[in-house]
Amino acid sequence: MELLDRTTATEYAACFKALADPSRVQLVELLARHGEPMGVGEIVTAMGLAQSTVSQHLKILLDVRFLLVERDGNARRYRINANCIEYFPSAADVIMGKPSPTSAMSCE
Amino acid sequence: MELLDRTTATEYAACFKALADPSRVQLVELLARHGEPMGVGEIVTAMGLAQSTVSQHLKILLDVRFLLVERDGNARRYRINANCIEYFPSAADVIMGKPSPTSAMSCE
DNA sequence: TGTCAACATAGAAGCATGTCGAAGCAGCTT
DNA sequence: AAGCTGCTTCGACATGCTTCTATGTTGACA
Repeated sequence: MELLDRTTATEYAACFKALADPSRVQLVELLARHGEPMGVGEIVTAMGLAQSTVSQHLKILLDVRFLLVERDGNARRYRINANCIEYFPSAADVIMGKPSPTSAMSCE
Repeated sequence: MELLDRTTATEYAACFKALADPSRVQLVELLARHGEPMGVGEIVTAMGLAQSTVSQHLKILLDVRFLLVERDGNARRYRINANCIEYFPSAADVIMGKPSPTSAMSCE
């Protein structure tokens, strides 16, 4: 019986790990419910964490493309990457051994 | 702007955390592709990890109900809990702020 | 140019996690 | 009863994660 190759497994794990912390779950849900992009300051006051901590979480979510950012002068606006969130179902499919290998994990 | 309450966020995070490790992703995918339940020994030889390590991962996946186990004499057969895997899409929905609060997270 | 505002990055403390070998605990089997 | 088999649990170690404070960096504005 063969295994899913380690590289692919690590990629998937990285995506799940991004949501494996309560603060990041709250952050993503906040951004989703808020609808429009938010600045870091807004998120900080909403979450009650230190600003550097929020920046750290944003970086993690950005690395797996769950979030997108755009610079507006000195400020930065973070928003949900809808494609990445919708990827979750297909990720579950792949882990379940179902086909749909295309476009899985490639959230742009 | 309010936040998703911490308890709920922690519950979701726990489920994602269960798949936040490459070995566990491989384990779940292996069990899914294999179809029928597997004993720990089989899984150990397939994965090339120490037996205690595999047991540890199985316990974690069992705690979040991604897997189910049945005793057959001295052996134990682990298998996928399809309900839990299919829960993933709805989890993503909740985080995205969509309705469907019912039955989310209650994988039996 | 100098200062402020908005973020990011670095460094550190404390806790959690992944992995292993060793030991413990059931059920069979003889 | 005694031993073997299949699996879990324990203790330990190294690594990684979350969070903080303190420091950098970058753009706007007087």
